[in-house]
Amino acid sequence: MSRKLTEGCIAAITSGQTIEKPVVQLLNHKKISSNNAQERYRVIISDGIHYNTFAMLATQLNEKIVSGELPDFTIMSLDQYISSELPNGRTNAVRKVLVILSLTIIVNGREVGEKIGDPKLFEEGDNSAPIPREPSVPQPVSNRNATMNGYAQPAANPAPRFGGQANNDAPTNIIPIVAINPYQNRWTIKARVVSKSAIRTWSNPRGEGKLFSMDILDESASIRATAFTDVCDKFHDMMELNKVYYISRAQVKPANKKFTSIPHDFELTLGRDTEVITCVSDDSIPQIQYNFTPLNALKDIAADSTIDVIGICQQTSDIQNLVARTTRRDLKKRDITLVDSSDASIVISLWDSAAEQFDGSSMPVVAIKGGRLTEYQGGKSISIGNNSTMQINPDIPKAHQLRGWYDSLSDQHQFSNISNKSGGDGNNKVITLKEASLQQLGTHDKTDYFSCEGTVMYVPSDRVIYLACPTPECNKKVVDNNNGSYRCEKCNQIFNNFKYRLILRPQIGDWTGTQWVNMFQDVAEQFLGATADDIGNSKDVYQGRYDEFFRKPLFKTFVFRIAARMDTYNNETRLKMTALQAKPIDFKEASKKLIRDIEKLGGVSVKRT
DNA sequence: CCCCCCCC
Repeated sequence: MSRKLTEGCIAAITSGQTIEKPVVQLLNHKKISSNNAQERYRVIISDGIHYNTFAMLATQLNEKIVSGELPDFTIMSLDQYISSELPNGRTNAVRKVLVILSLTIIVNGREVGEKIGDPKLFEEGDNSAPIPREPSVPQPVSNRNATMNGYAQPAANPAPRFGGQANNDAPTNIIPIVAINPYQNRWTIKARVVSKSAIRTWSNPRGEGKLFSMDILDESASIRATAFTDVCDKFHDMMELNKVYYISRAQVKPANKKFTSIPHDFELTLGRDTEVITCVSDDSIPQIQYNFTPLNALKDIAADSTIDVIGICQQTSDIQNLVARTTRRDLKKRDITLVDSSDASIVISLWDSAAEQFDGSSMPVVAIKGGRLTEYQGGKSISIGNNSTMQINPDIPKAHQLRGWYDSLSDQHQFSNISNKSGGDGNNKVITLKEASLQQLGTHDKTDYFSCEGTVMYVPSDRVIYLACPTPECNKKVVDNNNGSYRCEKCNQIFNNFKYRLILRPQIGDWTGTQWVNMFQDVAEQFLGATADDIGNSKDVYQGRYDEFFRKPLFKTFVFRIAARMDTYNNETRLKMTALQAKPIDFKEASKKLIRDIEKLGGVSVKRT
């Protein structure tokens, strides 16, 4: 590997020239600590002739220092950087800053092990530097503005790339968001809105008003932008999630890290003078960046974490009205249930306007960024607050993949509900039927899962087969028109055929009580050890063979995995339990457990035999 | 200039 540096590039860049990927050596780095600020690294770089003291790493490169990937003496090319002059407010002096946005390591510093050449401190007005020998195209720039290298310019903007006059139609002087600072005037950023809050009002001793805030990003960094009372409505109407805008003349102020996870030292306040122009050609600006966690992994993640998830909205509750306990504020809440291919389901709580606007009727893909993981009675769920973003059917590969997965799934597919303590997984906690009843499982407008151990008391042998819609994923009972045609209400279609499906409604019992449950095709087949064909399909109700099949499971001990939910049928609402699994278990083991359960109750003496 | 993020 060549250890040759681009001699003279520091002087050239500082004087405003654009040098393509200059090769420099890192001599030193230092963490800049300031209160409330994201950590940043100042670096000393050398081109072999000069070293400078005014280079900074963009925060996204911090990791290279932290991980030890970028030790001192490393030879690297600066693939993207921005050189700015920042007027110092107090002294009127001009301060130079070189922000390194991306770099490529050429030789690791541990291999180099020493300073190359004998570089001297670069000073303002030092013109002794030779013309760089690496190819470069010197470019005239305005002295007061930033120069950039390797930084994507707006495709729709053939206007002057750097400097130039302010012009509404062709925004100029585009700087990367990472370079935003309070000392620089006349900048424009080109940024995508990746999160947008609802309008919120506040009232405190210092006053009252309303505001909304957005997270916006370009390829260099993210930053938060807020609009207050007088311009709140205007910008809230104007700026749409996921669109790209040129933004200039916003106020820059220090970001309070207490309230945002965005790694930028500053944030923007949009005011009366702020100019926002919609950008049509926006391919260079990244989309919302998600870092999805599979739903089943959430049960092992600490409550209060901020997470991104994606799933199919399988269930949507009605809106609940409630009152916040501390603030007495009226709240509207809607719970939706997401499922994903990790075979888990989780409840997501939407609030107020998000709850009102949500339409889950088409079982859409829902992507959530910045959801807050909460824990309640041992289960995990996600709350969508003002700092969260929700996208419905986003046009991203993961969403299309999920859609395909879900649409080819059997409607008997089991998900473990991680929002419910007794959900967890296939080995979820076994409770008694009485406990299930005391916990009112299934009565809260969502599916509750639990397992219990018991025996089968009785299996009614009538209506064990029904005529189902022939559509592969629709198992709805069809209406027999008695003329060779069958109507499916769900598909709203008339067919000339149907398929037979098993449905059993056994009564199960344990030592605390009994319960009727439904068993559909797959579970029923497993349970009986027989198919609909074996039993004898008949369009006219079931005709017999009770002993052969239905006696088999009687009084054997099973572990039942059950979904309980409220169901309305013929205007009657009742608890409906569906057996999702009926697995025979060893009677002796079950008995021992039963004895332990009874002993736990206390006061009951059980004689062991 | 906000900075709460709720409930069972």
